[in-house]
Amino acid sequence: MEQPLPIDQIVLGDCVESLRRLPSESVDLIFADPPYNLQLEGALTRPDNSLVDAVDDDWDRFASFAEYDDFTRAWLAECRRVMKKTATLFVIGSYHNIFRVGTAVQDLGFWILNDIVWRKANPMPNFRGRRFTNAHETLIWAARGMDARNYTFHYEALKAGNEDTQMRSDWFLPLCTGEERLKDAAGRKVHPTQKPEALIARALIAATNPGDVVLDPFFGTGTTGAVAKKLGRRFVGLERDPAYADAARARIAAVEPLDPRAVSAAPSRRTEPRIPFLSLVESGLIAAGETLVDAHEKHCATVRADGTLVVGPAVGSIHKVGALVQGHPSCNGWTFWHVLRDGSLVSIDELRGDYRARHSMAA
Amino acid sequence: MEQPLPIDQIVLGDCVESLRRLPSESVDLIFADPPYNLQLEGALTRPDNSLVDAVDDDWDRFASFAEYDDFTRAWLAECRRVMKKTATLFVIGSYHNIFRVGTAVQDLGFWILNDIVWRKANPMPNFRGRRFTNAHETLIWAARGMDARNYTFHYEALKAGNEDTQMRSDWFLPLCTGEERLKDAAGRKVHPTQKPEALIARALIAATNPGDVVLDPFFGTGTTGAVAKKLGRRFVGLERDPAYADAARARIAAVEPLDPRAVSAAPSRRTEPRIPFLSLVESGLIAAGETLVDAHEKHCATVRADGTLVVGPAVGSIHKVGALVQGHPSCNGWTFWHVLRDGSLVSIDELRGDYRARHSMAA
DNA sequence: ATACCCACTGAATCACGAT
DNA sequence: AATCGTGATTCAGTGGGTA
Repeated sequence: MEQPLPIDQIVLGDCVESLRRLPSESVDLIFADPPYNLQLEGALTRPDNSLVDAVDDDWDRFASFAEYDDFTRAWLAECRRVMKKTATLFVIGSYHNIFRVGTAVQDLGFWILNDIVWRKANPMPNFRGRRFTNAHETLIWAARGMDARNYTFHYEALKAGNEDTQMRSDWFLPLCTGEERLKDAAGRKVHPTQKPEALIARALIAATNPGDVVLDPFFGTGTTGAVAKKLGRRFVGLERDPAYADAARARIAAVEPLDPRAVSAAPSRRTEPRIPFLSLVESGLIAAGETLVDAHEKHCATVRADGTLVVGPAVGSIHKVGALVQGHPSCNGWTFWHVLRDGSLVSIDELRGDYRARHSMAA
Repeated sequence: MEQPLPIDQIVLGDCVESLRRLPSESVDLIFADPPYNLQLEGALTRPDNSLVDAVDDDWDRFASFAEYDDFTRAWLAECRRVMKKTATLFVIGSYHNIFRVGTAVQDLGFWILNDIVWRKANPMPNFRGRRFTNAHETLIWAARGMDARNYTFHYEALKAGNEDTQMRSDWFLPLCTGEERLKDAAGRKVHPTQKPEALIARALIAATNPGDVVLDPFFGTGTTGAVAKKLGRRFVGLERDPAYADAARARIAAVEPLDPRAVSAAPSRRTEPRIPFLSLVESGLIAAGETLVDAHEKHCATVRADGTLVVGPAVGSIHKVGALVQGHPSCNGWTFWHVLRDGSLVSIDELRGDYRARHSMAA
């Protein structure tokens, strides 16, 4: 029944059935752009203008929503099974369906990390002037469960690309138009809801590493596959419509991957190898017996030969002693403590950098 | 059982019970700010070790999603009964609860007109660097039913106050801080989740006429009442906590109604939008993998897909890497770095100008 | 008066690997 | 599975005090 992952391929057929054939805990990210349920829209716009019994009306509506909810729960449950413990899920939708999707996400045990707003630079105006311009769509970003805490998230890379401030939950991006929009020979758009590559690229950059497998259960014309290939990720696409799948295949074949140096995971403090403070003492970058001070020279401590610090009667790690002298529950000793070098204060974190550079340790 | 509307009064007691005593089809707008069911576990500290003052009030604790859903359906059903046929409903929430609220809104037969995003000018950062900054909340705006087409909406006024362009579904507003935030004698905030008046004002300007009755079933410290009075509308407030109700009463008493001629759409606040370098890469103005150089072509760096630069082993923002290659403590990457265009060097600041011009973004 | 510095704050589902 | 030690992590804004 279960088959190996069809890497960089498009699987034709019903999305839920195809998902059932994928192995458990095998993909690193899911990007899903599910249908808005046209059947539901049909049911709700049924010509019944006379003000009939409201209860009947409600029941009819609820029955239609129930069908959409069943479908949503089916594909989301299979997605969750297929996700690695470190994987996350993106789902995009609008107010027509996103509330039902979000409820299902929570009910199935996913743990929502953020909802993200795609603010459209060039939305379709509201022609009749009866509503606000519908200028955004919503993405839900969720981990597999409440206890799935070590998901991939390139916080530092996103921050560095965003004026050195945290990436927010509202993303301003243009619609998919112009060159990027797939057109058929007659100039008609191939898919009605093609998403911009930039949107999916930001999701992939945030939550995957190069080589990771990205599953898109509603592949359409393959935007997720095209972005994955460009960014050095792999993909698995599920699609029901052979015409969309053909268009996607041709599109992805034409994609040129970026240079690996442009897409590799940037080093972060979290991913760099740990250096024991003792190593700095052993290497002579810091001398046993030397005095450490904080940046304001309010507190000081003495370095012992075993890599611990001493203040009065207290002995402990750079972190423990840093916390102690400040009266805090915790402290990052690397950034708190400094030494005097050439008349000015240098943080021991900088010396740790020197040590790393000197030994150029493989991570 | 049913009583006349308690106009411009605060009704003490359980929200659902109080709603049951209000007459059917009697109010013109409902603004609801229900508990979010945050599900917070441990304490959270900032990087400086200070404690985040979290919402840990009893009123926000629910045993399960099912219990929260029951509560949500109960108050929403009564709200729908109380609404005039021309009335609309605003509900505000975050990703913790808004999907469940939206599902209930749809199941009860409301007709969603828009979801609206309140983009916070000054949100609380993500202190652990494990998620995107949670920088927005969501409002659902709904009519009583799909057939309720003649609801109040001041399209023209909003457009006139918005640089003569349609008001979008994303609203950029600061948090409620400073003078506006209610404090007790000891200087502590009276209510943990007081909303900015500007947010509710925009909703009331959009969807009510002067003299209309605005019902707020979770009145708290009465922001809705204060805004209604200021804008020449009337209010009905339901509140469980007598201390909140007292604060609200005093607050509203101090409000001076605006001159009737001034009760129109408020102009929106505008600021120069900050452009992330990533946006230039995403938009294609600069290509991932492209080389940046300084004006004297002494230094160069490669652009990565995530909007960072790479030089040798170093990866960072345009500013950080610019500083690094020059050996300076800081650098304005926008003016330092250039790209080759048509045989001559163009600063990326110029490209940023092109981007701004192209998108003329609403802040 | 003005400028600068520091402390404080906001609806928050906020670490992770070794043992 | 649970515990423990290391050590990673913040933005826009208000307001008070000091130079």
